[in-house]
Amino acid sequence: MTELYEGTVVEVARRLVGSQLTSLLGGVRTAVRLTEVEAYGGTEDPASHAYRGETARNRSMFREAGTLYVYRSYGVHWCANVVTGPSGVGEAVLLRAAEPLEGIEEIRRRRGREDHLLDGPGKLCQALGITGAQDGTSLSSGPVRLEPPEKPVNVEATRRVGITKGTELPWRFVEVP
DNA sequence: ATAGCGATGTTCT
DNA sequence: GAACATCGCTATA
Repeated sequence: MTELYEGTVVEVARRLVGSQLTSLLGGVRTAVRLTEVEAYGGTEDPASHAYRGETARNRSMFREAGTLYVYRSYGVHWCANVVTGPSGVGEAVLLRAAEPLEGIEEIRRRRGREDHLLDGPGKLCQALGITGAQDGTSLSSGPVRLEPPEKPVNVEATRRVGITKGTELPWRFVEVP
């Protein structure tokens, strides 16, 4: 556990913009830099998977900070979260978009196209090869790892997208030039 | 550029 | 049965 996960889920979410996410899967290493994330908070946030308590799907969301939470979206895509709260709380940051740093050829191959490689949570998982098999693994010692930003980043807070409840909260954080 | 729509696992009513 | 933290294809402009 590093200082990267200290503070509330909203504070951590803002801090994660500009951080580096790497995966070592299928013998191939890929690395990206996060540019868009969203905070989802425990029992007070109606849009959060943790809002109604622990289930088979979201149980890794209730683990300790630094755990990877992966779920299937619309029965089709995988989406990845960084768990931030203490064990038992259920707070996590959804990883929504990034820019490629390393292994872009492998990313293009996994995505099956040349553009729009990392501009969405399902795309980001497909690009890094993340699936439910990595759910619950450690972001410090597992196949998918997270490292703090190397340089300061300008971040703007906006409303979260793609949800119908809790839309008023400015818990989406995007990098701005 | 924007709109509509199908795919489909898990959760909820 | 319906909703959902999505995506890519197709159609229309």
